Amino acid sequence: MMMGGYLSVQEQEQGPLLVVVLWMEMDKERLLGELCSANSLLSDLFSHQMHYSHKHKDKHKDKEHRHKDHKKDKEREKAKHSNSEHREGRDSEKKQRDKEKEKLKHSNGSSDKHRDKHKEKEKRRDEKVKLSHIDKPKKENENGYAREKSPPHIKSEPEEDNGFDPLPKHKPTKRERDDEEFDYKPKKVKKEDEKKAKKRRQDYDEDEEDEDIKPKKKTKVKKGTDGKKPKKEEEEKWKWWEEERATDGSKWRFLEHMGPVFALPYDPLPHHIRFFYDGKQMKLSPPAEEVATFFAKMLDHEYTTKDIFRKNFFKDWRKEMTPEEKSKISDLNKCNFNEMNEYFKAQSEAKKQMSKDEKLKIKEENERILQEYGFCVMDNHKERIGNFRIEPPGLFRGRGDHPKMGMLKRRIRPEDIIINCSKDSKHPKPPVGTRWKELRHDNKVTWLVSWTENIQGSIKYIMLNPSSRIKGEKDWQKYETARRLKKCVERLRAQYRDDWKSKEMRIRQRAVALYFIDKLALRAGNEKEEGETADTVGCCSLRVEHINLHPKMDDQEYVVEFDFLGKDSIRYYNKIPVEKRVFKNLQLFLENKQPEDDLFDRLNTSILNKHLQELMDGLTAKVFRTYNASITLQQQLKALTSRMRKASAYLVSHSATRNPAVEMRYADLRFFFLLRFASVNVAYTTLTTTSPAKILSYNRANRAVAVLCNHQRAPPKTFEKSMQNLQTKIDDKRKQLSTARKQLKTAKADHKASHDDRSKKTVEVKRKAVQRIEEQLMKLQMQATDREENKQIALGTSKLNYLDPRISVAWCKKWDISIEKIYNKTQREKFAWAIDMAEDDYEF
DNA sequence: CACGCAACTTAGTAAGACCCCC
DNA sequence: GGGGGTCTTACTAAGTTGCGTG
Repeated sequence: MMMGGYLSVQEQEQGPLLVVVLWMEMDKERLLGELCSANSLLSDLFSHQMHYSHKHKDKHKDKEHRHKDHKKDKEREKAKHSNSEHREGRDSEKKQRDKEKEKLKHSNGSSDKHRDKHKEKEKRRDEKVKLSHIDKPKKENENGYAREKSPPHIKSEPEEDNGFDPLPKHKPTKRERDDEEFDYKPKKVKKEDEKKAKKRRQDYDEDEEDEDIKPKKKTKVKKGTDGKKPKKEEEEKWKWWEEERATDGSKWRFLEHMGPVFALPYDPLPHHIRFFYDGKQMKLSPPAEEVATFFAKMLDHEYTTKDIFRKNFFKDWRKEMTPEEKSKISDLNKCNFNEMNEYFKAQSEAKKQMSKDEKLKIKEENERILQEYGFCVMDNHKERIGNFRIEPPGLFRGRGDHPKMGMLKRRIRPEDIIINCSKDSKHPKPPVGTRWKELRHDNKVTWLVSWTENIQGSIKYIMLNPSSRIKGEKDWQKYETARRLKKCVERLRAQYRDDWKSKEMRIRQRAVALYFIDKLALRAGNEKEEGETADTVGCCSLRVEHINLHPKMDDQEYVVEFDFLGKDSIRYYNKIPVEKRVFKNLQLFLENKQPEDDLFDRLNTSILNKHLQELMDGLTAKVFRTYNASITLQQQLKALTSRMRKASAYLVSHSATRNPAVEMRYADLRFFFLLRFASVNVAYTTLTTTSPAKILSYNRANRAVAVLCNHQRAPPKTFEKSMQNLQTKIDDKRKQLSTARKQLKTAKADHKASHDDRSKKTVEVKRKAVQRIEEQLMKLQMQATDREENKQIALGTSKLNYLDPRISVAWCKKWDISIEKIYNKTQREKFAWAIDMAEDDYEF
C-alpha cells in the first residue's frame, strides 16, 4: 500500500541529483557556447540538499553558515533563563492539552525534560574531577560486544510497541545472544565472501601489492602462542577477518604496551622574552608563565577575541598565579603578550628553516618514539596504537559557542593515568618517581590507557588504530547491521507511516522523528546539559524554533524548513517537502509551544532506540545514517557510472546522426551530446572510461552522501587561488587547442591541395594533437568541476565512517580502477578487510 | 525509569609531510 | 631546490549507545 508509494531518500534524490550533478559539469563547459544559466535551475534542484553552496556564494559569507552566528542564538541565550521557569508550567499545561485532544493514555511522565538539574551535576562533576585520583573499584562489565548480530531476524511487531517487552533484556539474554551472534560472520558473511575469497585473493594480492606496502607477504596463519614476538609480524599482513571471533564478550586475551607518552615538561621562556602588564614589564612565575604562553600562542586566533574565551582563560590563569601576581594582574586587557607571541612565531619559523639534517634527526626521533610507544601486542599480533601521546596542557578550544572555551586544560600526570593491560604482560612503567593512578586488567574493554579530563570531567582513552583487528571487526559489524536494516527497512517505513496516525502522541512523535532520521539522516540528538556545552541539537532534541512550516512554498506543498546547529555547531539548513500527514503532525506538535520548547516533548533517544531495538536486533538511530549513506553511494555509483557509459556508447555508435528522442532520454547527459555535436572530437571511450571520469563519478557519489549527512568543511584557505590556477591552466589549454585546430585546418587544406602522402601524414599528426589536447582539457575541466563542487563539502568523514568500503572496492574492481585512486594508504589499511574480501559483484 | 558514567564512534581543524612546478 | 599548494595525519572535541544504579 503506502509502502509502494514511498520513495526513499535516495530514490527521490537520484533524479535531481543526477541532473544537477551533470548540469554543473555542463555549466563549466564554457567551450560550448550554448549553455544556459544553470545556476538557478541548479540551486532549485539541489537546494534541498545542497543548501549552502549557492546561497552562500559570496565569499565573505562563506563562513556565515558555519558555527553559531545564527542570529537567533543570542536571543535564545537571553531568553533562556527567563523562560526556564515558565517551562514547567507550560509543560504541564501542554500535557493536559494533549490529553484532551488526543485522549492520550501516555504511559509515563517522561515528557519533562529536566533542564535544571545541571547545577547538581556540576557539583558532582567538580567533585569527581577533584576526586579523580581516588581509585575506583573496578567494575565487571560483562557483555562486551553487545551490538553484534544474529541473522536478520526481525521481531514480528506492529501493535505491541507499547508495553511490549518480550524478554526483559538483561544480561543473561543478551549474553546468550552475543554468543551465537558471533558466528554470524562465519555463518553468513564469511561463507559468502569466502567462497570467492580464495580465488580472488590471488589476483588481488598481486594487484594490491604496491609500493607502499613493501614487505608484505602472504597471509599469515595464526600463531599458536601468546605473541611476545611481534617482530616478524609487521612483515606480513595479518588477515584477522579470516579468523574466528571471541564469543565471550572479551576483547582480547593478551595485551602488552608501553603506556603513554607524556607531554614535554614546560620549558620556561628565555629571559629576554618579556611580559608586560599595564605597560610595565613583569616576570611571571613559571606556572603562571606557562599558562600565559598558551594564550600568547593563540593571539592570532579568533578565539582570543571572544569574551567567554578571555573570561574563562583569565579566571583559570589567575588560579595559577602567585598571590602577588594575582593581586597585580586584574585585567586581561592590560596584559601584553606580544613578545611571547613573536617569540613563538620565530620559533616555528626557525623550525621551518632548519637544515635537512636537523629535520631528519627530529624525524628519526619521532620514528623511534613511534616504534617504542606506538605499538602494542594484542593477542598474537603487534598492532598500531591510535593516539599514544597524552594530550598536552593548553586552553580548551570548544567548537561553536562553547561556554567553557578558554579554560585551562590541565597537564596530565602519571598519577592521573589508568593503565589497562593483561596481567601476564610486562606492565608499562611510570616515569621514575611517579606512579600510575591505577593498573587494571580489564579485557572487556579495548582501551590501553585512560584519564579523566578536567574540562568536562569526561574520560579520555588511548585506543588502537583503525587498522587494528579490534576496530576493524567492529567496523565490519557496523556495516553488517546496516545491511540487515536494508532487508527490513521497507517494513519499518510502513510501520512508522502507520504510526503517524496513532492516537498516542508519543508514538506519533516517535514516528515523525524516525521519519526524519531515515529521510534526512539526522543524528539521534541526545539531550545535553545546558551551560556545559554549546547549544546544538539532533533529531530528538529539536526545538520549535528549529523548524518552520510552509504549507505552500514556491510550487511545493508541505515544506518543512530546518535550521539548527548540529554536531560541532555545524549548521543544518534544509527545506524539504514532506507528506501531508507528517506536516499535520508537526503542526500538532507545535501547538501552544514556545520557540524554545522541545518539538518532540514525548521523545528522547533512549525511548527511540528502545523502540528500534524491538524492530530489529541491533538497530539504533545511527544505523540509519550508515544505511542511508551506504545505499546512496551504491545507487549513485550505479546510476552515474552506467548512465555515462550508456550515453557514450550511444554516441559512439550513432555519431553521425542526431536523434532527438534519444537525446531527450539522456537529457541529463546533454553535455555529451553537446560535445559531440559541437564537434569536439573527444574520444568518448576516454571520456567515460578513463579514470578521471570515473573518479569524478565516484567523487560525486561520495559527495551526494556527504551532502546527505551534512558533512561540511571550511573552504580551504587556498581555495580561491587554487581554483584560479586551475582556471589559468584551462584557459591556456584552450588557447593551445584553438591553435592546434587552426593548424589542423591548415594541414587539411594543404592536403586537399596537394594530395600527397606527406601532407596526409601531417593531417594525421595534427589530428592526433588536437585530440590529445582535447582530452587534457577535459581532464582539467573535470578536475575543476570536482574541486568546485567540493568547496565546502568534506568527503572524508563519510568515506571513513559511513560508506561500506566493500561498495567502493567492488566498484573499483568492476570498473577497473586501482584502489589507490579511491583510498590512500591509511584508508587502505583501515579497510584492508574489505579490500581483501569484496568481489566486484558485492552488493551492500 | 531517570541518571550518570563509561566506552566507543564520528567530526572538523590545523600541523606537518609531500609533491610539483618554476 | 625552494616556495606554494595539496594531501595526509594528528589531534581532540563532540557525538551515540549501553549499562548499572539508586
